Amino acid sequence: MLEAAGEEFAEKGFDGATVRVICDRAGMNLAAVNYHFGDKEQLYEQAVLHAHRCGPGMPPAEDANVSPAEDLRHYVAAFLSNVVALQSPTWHQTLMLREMVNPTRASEALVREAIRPRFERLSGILRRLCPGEDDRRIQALSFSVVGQCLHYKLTRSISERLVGAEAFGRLDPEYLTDHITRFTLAALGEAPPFGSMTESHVSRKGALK
Amino acid sequence: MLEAAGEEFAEKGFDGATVRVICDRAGMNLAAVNYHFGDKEQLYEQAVLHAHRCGPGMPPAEDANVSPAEDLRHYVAAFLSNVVALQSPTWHQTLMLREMVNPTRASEALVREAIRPRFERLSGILRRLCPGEDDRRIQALSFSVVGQCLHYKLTRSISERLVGAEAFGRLDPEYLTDHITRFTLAALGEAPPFGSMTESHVSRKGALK
DNA sequence: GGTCGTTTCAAACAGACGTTTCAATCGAGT
DNA sequence: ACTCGATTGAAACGTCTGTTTGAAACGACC
Repeated sequence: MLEAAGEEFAEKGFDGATVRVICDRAGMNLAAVNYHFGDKEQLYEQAVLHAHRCGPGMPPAEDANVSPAEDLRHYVAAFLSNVVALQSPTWHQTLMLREMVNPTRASEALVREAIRPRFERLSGILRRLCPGEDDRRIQALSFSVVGQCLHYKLTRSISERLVGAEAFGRLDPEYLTDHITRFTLAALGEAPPFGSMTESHVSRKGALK
Repeated sequence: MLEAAGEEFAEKGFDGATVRVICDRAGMNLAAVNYHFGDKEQLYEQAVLHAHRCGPGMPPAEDANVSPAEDLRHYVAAFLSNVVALQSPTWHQTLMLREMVNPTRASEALVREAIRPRFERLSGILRRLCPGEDDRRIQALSFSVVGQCLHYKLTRSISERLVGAEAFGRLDPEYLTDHITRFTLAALGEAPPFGSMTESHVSRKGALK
């Protein structure tokens, strides 16, 4: 039942999905949804929570002896494949992404149990990479990483039209993992920057402004 | 008429908005929409195009003698205030953002006339900053910049809940402009990286992997 | 002033939707 | 075997939607 509802809500959204089609998919009667869940909105909430429970969990933490840089690379790779899932997203991932852009009452539990743990692990990695920075900076850095990853999913249709389907297809998960990781590490001074063959380039140019 | 439709579509979305309240807002009769535009979908398309025409245009190109780094800073500042518009978005900006996430037939014109020009200006700036990189890298770099900016808008509700309203409010446009510009320039080797007080830090650490 | 194409108006239509109703069915407890 | 609460079933209800209708009002032109 929740499976059928989740798939339908993920495909069509809350407004687009109808309780009739959901019940047909589940082989249930129309009245079952109101009997078991009350109304359509509560069914949606339960479907979102079900998507979180049955969806891909967070990969276990790395050993403490791997470098923060490697840690970040693994985080980005896992985020791109488990949350963004550009290639073949499951309905769990699609539905949770929908809830991120258009939050409902289910978003509170989703933030608490799925989003915040991921976010704090990322913040922890960045804190290890930038020991001196304050909380505001760590938050902004975390959003910079997550924003880069989510962008390919949230604006996929437009981005694909923007650069062409072939060029967009060449931005495959492996390349993006490399790119986002290196982009971030370079911004943090842990990898050689783009656009320069030598690191002396860094000190030759002045700081911004 | 298009004004009323645009405001309503921006607030409620295509499905949420009804032709009745649009006509009420515009002081028009219900049949006017079908007489002038054919149906609701074509009205929406015209409203999106109207939003693009009357919305904030792209600021003029910088002089050729300002540095690419300054150019990037102006681009990010303009993008955050004209496209993202975290503080007080007009319905034009909201409607075009909706069209980015949920594209309709109007998206083709929107990409051609509004999005691609902005994107190519950004690509041009990044190309000047990274003379050696190929097209794929420039595209990924452009998406990294745009993704950082749009993230605060597209996942605003969730991000606000994630870090708390006060902390989210501290990420004001000035701070974000600074952060995203510096983050990007540091990744490109044009600004000192985060997490290190001295530039020698860069060469002390090894490259990734 | 009359005429004709254009625009406005109130009303209604047809369909889809979430929800409700109430009788039928089931299943465990005694 | 009976009973009673829980569940399922088909049908209908009420509402809201986009769309259509046909008459009325308007405005320029001869």
